Amino acid sequence: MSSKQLAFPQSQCADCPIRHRAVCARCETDELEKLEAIKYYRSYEAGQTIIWAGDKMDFVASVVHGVASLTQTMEDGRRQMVGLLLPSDFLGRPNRESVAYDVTATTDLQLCCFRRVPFLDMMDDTPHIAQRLLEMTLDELDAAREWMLLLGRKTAREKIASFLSIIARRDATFNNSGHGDVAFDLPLTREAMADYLGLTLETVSRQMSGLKRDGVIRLEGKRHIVIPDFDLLMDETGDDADGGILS
Amino acid sequence: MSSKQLAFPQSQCADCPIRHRAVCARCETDELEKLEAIKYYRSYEAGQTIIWAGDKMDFVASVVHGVASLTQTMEDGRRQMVGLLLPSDFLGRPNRESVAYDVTATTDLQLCCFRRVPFLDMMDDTPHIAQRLLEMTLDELDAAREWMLLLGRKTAREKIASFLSIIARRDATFNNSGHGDVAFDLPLTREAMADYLGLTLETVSRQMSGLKRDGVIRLEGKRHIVIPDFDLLMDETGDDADGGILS
DNA sequence: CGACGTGTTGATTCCTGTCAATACTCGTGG
DNA sequence: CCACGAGTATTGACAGGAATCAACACGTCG
Repeated sequence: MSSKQLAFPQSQCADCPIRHRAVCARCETDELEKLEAIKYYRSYEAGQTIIWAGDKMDFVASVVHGVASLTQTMEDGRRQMVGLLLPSDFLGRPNRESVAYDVTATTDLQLCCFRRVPFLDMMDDTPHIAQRLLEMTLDELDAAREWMLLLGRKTAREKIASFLSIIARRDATFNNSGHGDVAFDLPLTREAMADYLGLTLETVSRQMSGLKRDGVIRLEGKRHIVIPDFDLLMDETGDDADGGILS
Repeated sequence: MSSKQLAFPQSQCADCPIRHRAVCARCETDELEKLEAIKYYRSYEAGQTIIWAGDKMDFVASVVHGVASLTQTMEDGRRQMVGLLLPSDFLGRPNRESVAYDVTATTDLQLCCFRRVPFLDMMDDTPHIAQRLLEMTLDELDAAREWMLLLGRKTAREKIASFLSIIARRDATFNNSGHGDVAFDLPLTREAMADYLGLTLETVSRQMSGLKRDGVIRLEGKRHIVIPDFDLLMDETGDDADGGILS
């Protein structure tokens, strides 16, 4: 583990890439100034653990760059990812001292942090923050429920296709080309994908090969995915049509 | 489907069985009066569908008596329960017009309802409601994440044991005997349990028989469960010890 | 009584997990 | 420069757990 320097820019809120999607999205300029005054940045390398389950967590944060994951581990080592935090997602529970899951930096990661107690105080004063946090939490709950359907009822192939479509969609909201091939880099190893999907990494690998063989995806290198026809991928997810933002 | 009369009592908020656990838990007496003014009760028989996925939902509600479930259905009929609402749980998204899941009365059910828009207005005026709703939503998110571990990584036997311990625990918070055998009625059919656990009803039945054969549970009739030794059941859940409120 | 809903149990299939071998990439160090 | 090892990924052989298909038991209600 080389200790390279992580060089993420540290922007002012007004220039922040997640300004309009994160927990601060609804804040007016005066509210934003108050947040600006108490925020601070932290960076982590891919693979680093941010906090262990049960540890005290004295801050909350927004993901600015990169991907973080929440995982639960059973005694015998079985692991299940229970949260995948992409840029603008919120990390932490304002009124809980400790966390219930391991939090890991899946890629190089930059967080915009707030000490927990000052943030809690701000929530009382600035309803826009609490409102936005409620909205985001409800969205996460909806996402968790989609995820439960995936884990409980979908086949391995459907799980992979669903996962790819989720990543493609979330990616598209930031990097919106609009038409033509959809292409993106996987932010997860095969093992992390397995943890996300409730599979083994061998099954993930096999199903990826299967989708490639059938022309649903193209693999350029191990991580770069090209989707020649998004509808074709959607057909493999098991979801009913037109559930998509894309397409 | 007989149209028997459901005779749930309609209490004043002060006497309400869920007064201190529901979304109104933090309300002061004056805030409670405002809620009291706009609340109304609805009752449903076991099996009735309350709303279909995609339908417009013009109210939000607290479960007062009984059990409701949220389920997602795939085109080919595969179903996954994604929410199990017990007394005091909250139903609906204040700032969403429609619901994403089928909502069904699993047992005879009484809801304490509020029309959505007036409730939304009240949330702005009474921070205690919004605060409590955020807290409850975060708790639900935690529960959903436990559930994801169950769906993704547990064996059929562990799923059943986990489910029984969850029901026993939630039941105990209302009907707290404190010691001796833990006993309760299952609020779900075998099929609904299967939908909850991501199994088939046959597997549910087999595993129930297995736990009975091994003395972990006793079955009195089809629905009444007696747990002679709660620790024995916990050993079967796959969770690490001391995660429990009971024990 | 017969129909229906609910639940149990058996026989068989098959999808995914397990165990194992191999390939590829990237640093490190001789 | 190449050998070596660690980390990541692919593929094969095989086993096992849960799904599927099917028969049957029990209680309730018309």
